[in-house]
Amino acid sequence: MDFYQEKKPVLVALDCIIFGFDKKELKLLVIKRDFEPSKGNWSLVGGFLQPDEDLDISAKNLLQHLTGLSNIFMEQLHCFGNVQRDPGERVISVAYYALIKLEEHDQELVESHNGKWFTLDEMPDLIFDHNEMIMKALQRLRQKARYQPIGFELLPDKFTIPELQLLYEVIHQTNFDRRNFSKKILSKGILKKLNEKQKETSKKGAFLYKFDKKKYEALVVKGFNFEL
Amino acid sequence: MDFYQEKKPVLVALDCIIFGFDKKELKLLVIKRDFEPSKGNWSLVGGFLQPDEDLDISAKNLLQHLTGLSNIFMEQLHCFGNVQRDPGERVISVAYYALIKLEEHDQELVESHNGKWFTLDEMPDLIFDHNEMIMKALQRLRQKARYQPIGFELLPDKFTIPELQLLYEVIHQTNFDRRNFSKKILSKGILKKLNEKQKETSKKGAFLYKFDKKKYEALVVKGFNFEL
DNA sequence: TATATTATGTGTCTAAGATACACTTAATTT
DNA sequence: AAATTAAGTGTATCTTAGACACATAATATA
Repeated sequence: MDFYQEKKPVLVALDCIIFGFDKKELKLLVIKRDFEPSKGNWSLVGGFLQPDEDLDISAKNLLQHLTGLSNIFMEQLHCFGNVQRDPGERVISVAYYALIKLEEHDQELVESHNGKWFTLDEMPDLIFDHNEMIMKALQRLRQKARYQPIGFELLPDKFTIPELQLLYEVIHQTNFDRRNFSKKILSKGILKKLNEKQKETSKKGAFLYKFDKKKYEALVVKGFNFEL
Repeated sequence: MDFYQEKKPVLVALDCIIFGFDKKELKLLVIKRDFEPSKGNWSLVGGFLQPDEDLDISAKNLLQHLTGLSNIFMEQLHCFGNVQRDPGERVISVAYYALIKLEEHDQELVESHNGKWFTLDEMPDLIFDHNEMIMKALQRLRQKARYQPIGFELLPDKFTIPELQLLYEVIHQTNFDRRNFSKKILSKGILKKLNEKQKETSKKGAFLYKFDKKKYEALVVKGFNFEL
């Protein structure tokens, strides 16, 4: 059964770019690396592919291990494979990015792993090609947010239209007209209006909405394309 | 220097989905596999990552080896990593897709490697998860063609508007109105009209154009977005 | 108690772009 | 000389994006 006898295996790492939104800014989770090489430096959450684990499963496990979350939006980003990317030895890394709802994750667990959330501005230098990974993930997030309703993955289950708008403004680094934004997003017919109001941010309070995933998926089948 | 001593390396394969356009249909290049397992079955062009080669370089070399082409559009598609995807042993595969100009590639070289071009309809069953890879590459091509001028990678340097339209119709499996299509594509200002006519397909003949890459890139810098 | 303040919610007008559609032109075939 | 075929171009209409203004709910302030 040794079909590929003469081929040389290499180490396969997994790295994960984890996005969160704290109602004001986009944040990324990084950790202080606790093993050599580059021990003590900031790094993406990472690990190694186990020979008996599917790649995607391995990535999910990695994330669950750090945040306590399962069932989150997670997608493969890119496989980084330059020869010298890891000074330790030849390691290629398959990077994933995840969008999580900040209020649902296990803060203590994160802290116990020396994890910390940074905004892009505050982000320290990371090891190896991890800065590059973040840049690529950001591009992907921006691109993807334009034609798929992934913004909701970063918000609580219940959110207001102004909150949603702010998120998209932060992602795309721009400003939208309030009236046009709500008109557009509501016209898609993929939001369920609730009878509750969120009163934390304004005197008047804003109505809460939920993303109607089933309705969205039904529309997609009919050829609907989300586009912001 | 043995930092990752306890980690287990795995084999990393490379597979390439190669698209071509023969003035009528979209085609894909596959080969008859000449080694076990699954020897004699149809497969994507593939190989193994060499420990001393960058991943991207390795993929380019693979393609050049088979088609004789360098300097072609090639992008990483996805890393496929299910445990049982290769019955031989644990092998993860980084898939790339390439868009090539059919008339420029080395036909004899391809044939000497048992390569053959198939349309999607005629495509035989491929080994392992290669069918899945093709499906994913197709999705990517369709998605990408919508907002980036990659169609030109599949056409000769000189092409006519009707040819370009047909290509996009084939990619998107739809029909466009001739007048609206040419109006739209010409309005982008990224095509150079030549003083020659292509007379093979019609009595009247159609003017030849070239994709003006420099102009396109200059426009991109100014915030221009190609969108079909 | 009345008024000011602040963010939310909604309606309209305009301009630009997408789409539908018809005639002319160049060159070959009959 | 007439018919055929694909190419090239113009216009009218409809939809959508974008700019913009006023009304509303609830608290804060005078």
